[in-house]
Amino acid sequence: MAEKVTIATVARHARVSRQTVSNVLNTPQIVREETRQRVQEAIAVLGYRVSQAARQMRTGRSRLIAMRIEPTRDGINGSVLDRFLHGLTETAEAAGYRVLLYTAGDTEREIAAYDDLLSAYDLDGFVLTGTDHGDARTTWLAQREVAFVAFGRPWDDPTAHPWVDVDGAAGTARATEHLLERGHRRVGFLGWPAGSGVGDDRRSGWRESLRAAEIDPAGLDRAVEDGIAEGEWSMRDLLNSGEPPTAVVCASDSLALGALQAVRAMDPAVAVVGFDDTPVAAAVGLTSVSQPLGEAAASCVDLLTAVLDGDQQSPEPVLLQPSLVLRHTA
Amino acid sequence: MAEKVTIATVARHARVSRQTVSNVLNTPQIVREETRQRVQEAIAVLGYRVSQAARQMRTGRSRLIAMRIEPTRDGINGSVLDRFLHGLTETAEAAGYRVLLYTAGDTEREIAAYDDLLSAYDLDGFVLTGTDHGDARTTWLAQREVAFVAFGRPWDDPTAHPWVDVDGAAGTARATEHLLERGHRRVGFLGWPAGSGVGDDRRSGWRESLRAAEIDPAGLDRAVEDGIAEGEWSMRDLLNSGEPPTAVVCASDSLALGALQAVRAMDPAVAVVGFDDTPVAAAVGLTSVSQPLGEAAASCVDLLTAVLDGDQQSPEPVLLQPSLVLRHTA
DNA sequence: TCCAGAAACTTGAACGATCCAATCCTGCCT
DNA sequence: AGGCAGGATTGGATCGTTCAAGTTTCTGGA
Repeated sequence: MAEKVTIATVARHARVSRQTVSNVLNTPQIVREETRQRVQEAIAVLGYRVSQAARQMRTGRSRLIAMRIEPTRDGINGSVLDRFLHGLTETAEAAGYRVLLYTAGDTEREIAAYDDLLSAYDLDGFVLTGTDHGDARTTWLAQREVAFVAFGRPWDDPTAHPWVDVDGAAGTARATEHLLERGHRRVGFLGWPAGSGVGDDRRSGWRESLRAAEIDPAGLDRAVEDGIAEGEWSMRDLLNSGEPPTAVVCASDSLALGALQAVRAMDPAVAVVGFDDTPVAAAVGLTSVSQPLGEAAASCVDLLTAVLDGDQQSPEPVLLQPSLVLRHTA
Repeated sequence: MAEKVTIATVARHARVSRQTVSNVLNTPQIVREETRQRVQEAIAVLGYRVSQAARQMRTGRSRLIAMRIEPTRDGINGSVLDRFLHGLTETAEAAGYRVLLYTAGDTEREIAAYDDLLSAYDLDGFVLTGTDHGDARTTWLAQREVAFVAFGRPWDDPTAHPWVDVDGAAGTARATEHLLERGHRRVGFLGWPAGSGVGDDRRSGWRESLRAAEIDPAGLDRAVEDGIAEGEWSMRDLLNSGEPPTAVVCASDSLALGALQAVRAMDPAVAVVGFDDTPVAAAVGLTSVSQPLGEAAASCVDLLTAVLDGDQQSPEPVLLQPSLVLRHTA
């Protein structure tokens, strides 16, 4: 077994000092071309890799970013974050960063996890997902001047921190307009109770589209917790109401799936559109609003590296447009 | 902002030396109880966390394990590894390890990634997924004496390295027996082409169960690549054959989903069982074989920590039993 | 030819924890 | 009372890198 290759080994091999090797790696422009090449060659020949631990100790930076992974819940909505994670890992790798995972039961423990990750692993930055009104996490991180990007808007103040998000209102608007174009007039909406940023945003897209078409949205929507069962019974309720809708836009694929079951049992002509374009939607032929998750992840890496490289303290937020994937149900 | 808390800060605060603090952390049994408490208190008061970078530099261990994350493919089968990853992160955290992600296009690049992760981040161990015959990765890792566990058997030699797996044959056997008990005789099988360890294993469970019931499996199975479309046309083919099956066991939920479409179009009475119990199966009411993924992940962490702590070079492999989740389709 | 000034390169110190070897206690025995 | 064994504690060296400051080499102009 060959002994460990350090910067000193490379230096000896290329007949220069440690610092010159370090310069070749970090500030190549100040090294003479000829020397640079000799060092690069030695690095290649010896198979040298910079020790992150040693570098980290001196610079305090680890080239590691962290993302929280949620306990396996639903399985339907969970897939959204999983797909985002895949994209994040790939893009981060291309930018020279690795992704470290952590779990946390609640916000308090999540903050404890930050503390741990920062002091033990010298984490460079965090990618938060699913921000909400008055998010304690962002406040904590901002106070300590820790770099982070949120996938999800700061609903209270758009300039609070760097963020990337998908325009949910535009998504439901697109879905609603599509249904209006198909001749539907009474387009319903199945969403979550008021108070969540994401939920309110998605509902507003539907509401405004109806208003623009001079249709009164009153009585056409329901607010329930997320879930297939909830989707089913609230859709049944909607279909049993005085003026039942002929189509419905849902805030999630779970709700849409439930709605679909109600529709199949009561009135198969009613159109259904879901949100998130999960694998389940693809499998059952559900028309759904698709978020550009890969792009969102890439933008997150972009913003985070911008902050980390000190280019800018608060880079421009990114708001991406979703698209409507047409299948059988609408 | 308070200055950084190091082991020296703690030592000063507890009026002991750095070494004593280190002993409290690493070999508490050699420190007098009273002293130990004083040090622990100082650690708590100051909010001290050991710097992994510094520790790693001296000891060469990082308390980091890595798992590969695949590019987003199917969405149906991808969810299996995602669920496994969730479990892995949680259990690893409980054992004091963190999970680092990496991607790799092919086996060659995966090995390059090992090299990089090992020398740059001093990774402690790897969790491999989806092993196959003559896996180049396991050979490479074993040669360099890198700790690793595979989620998936080494199909050539069961003692080649530590592994955790789910008994696929037992899963398909259970599904087949269930169908036989329900009165089915001609139970078909939709699987992958011969040559993959997992695929052959799952097929064998079905075949042996039929043989045990003195039914000739000949002509009752098909071998196709994984996918919904493939499942559909091969099921159609099976239903059009001389003696069509009255029930079918599939090697994956994708195949089962395709089969279900064929069945609905041609003969709704035919029962279908999938494999993996993905969210899609749950959503469409597909009976499916469920792998205990959380348990599998926990076992992986157990085996890996056993190797890392030097307890044993090659701990006993773990073979877990899947269960059948009954829904509408069978 | 000589020297200023820039460019290129080298040397010493530091990051924070752990390991090693040496020293200090404490209690106990002679 | 003195000596000694044993465990608890201490200081110094070390891991591999980067920063800060120092030294050499090169370049060009008077």
